[in-house]
Amino acid sequence: MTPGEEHAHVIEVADRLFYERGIQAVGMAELRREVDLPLKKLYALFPSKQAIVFAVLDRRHRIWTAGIQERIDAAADPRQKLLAVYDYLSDWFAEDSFRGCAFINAFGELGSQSPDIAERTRTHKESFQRVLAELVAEAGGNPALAPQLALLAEGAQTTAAISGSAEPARQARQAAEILIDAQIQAAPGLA
Amino acid sequence: MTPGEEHAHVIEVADRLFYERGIQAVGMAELRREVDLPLKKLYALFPSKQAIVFAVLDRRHRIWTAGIQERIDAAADPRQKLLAVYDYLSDWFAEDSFRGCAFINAFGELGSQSPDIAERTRTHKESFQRVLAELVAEAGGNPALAPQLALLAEGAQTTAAISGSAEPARQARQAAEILIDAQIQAAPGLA
DNA sequence: AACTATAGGGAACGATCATTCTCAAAGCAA
DNA sequence: TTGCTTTGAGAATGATCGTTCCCTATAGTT
Repeated sequence: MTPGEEHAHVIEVADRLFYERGIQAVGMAELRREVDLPLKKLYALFPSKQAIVFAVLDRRHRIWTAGIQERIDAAADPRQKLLAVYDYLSDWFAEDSFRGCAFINAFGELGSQSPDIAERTRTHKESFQRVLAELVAEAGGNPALAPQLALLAEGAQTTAAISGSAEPARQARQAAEILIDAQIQAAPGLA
Repeated sequence: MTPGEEHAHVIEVADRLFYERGIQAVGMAELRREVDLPLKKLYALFPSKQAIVFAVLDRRHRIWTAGIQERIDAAADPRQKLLAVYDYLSDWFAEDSFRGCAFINAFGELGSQSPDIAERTRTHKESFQRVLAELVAEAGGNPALAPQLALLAEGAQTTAAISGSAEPARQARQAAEILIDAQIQAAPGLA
């Protein structure tokens, strides 16, 4: 295993543990055990637990952004692209390991203690808002639509996490259809 | 101060501390200092920190439920009652102390460790869903509307907490108006 | 006034945390 | 083989946590 692979492996394992049980609930000793590296090597790869947390969040952001963009790219027209967001959520919520948005969880757990985590959470959510805003603009919709659609997505994430059901994704999608159709002129060629 | 007043005072102070900084970040020694009671008396009033956490959440639930019901009761017709929910959120978000939904925060911090906290969070959110469902039923609306409106409210809470803005309440309200008008027949006497 | 029960105040306990240190084993150059 | 550097594995450190315990001082009763 090259140092680069070890680095990536630590981040993957830490992500799983932090996401399953919370950041504070996972100690460095346990992480060390799960990655099967000496504590010394762990601290050679990362200067602190906080650095691992940041790396985990950054990776989550990249995976989320890429995954949602993939779904958007696969959709045919602007309306379908917007709705594809909720299909992505639906698949995500159905995963056994789903336990809510890692950023919201981290923010609730440590946001008030760590300005860095709060800022990363803000950045992550703003980036999602920007994606929606661009899609709404491409669709020629009311700019107010984008934050509305974001609220549905955020609400679906917390509600799915708390209820343990994937249903909120479908509810959000239905609501999104209504909001879209009310605030976007019919797509060209579909009237 | 009677024992009952002490009891209530501890819960109020603990609520403020837990909400501001997170549950795990507040130690019993600090709580003791803030309530100005000997540790011994604290443990005479509550058997454990966990018991204080539960009491805090239960009080939050009662206050939230009463506050939102008050707004609903003050509204004229079913449509206005549904929208009153978002006005309540707007006022809440504008408070300096606002830091998101205490249940969502507690769930993110300890939900995976403590089934009791997870269950209280579920119960709290289900009760909100029931309130909306009844209002939608009274308004003769599509039953699917209630969970949609709940998603907007939940999304607004997390988005307001993360962004530090009260704007999400207004965005949620506007979206709610569209969803309501699309899924409820016009109120009698207003056509 | 003397004895008893209670309550205050905080030290002590045992556990756990992130981080650092020790030290022996192993790899490697000569 | 000998000496040197790097590594593995986990014990030590110092801090903090929730909870319990001890001791003193006070209040109440006769």
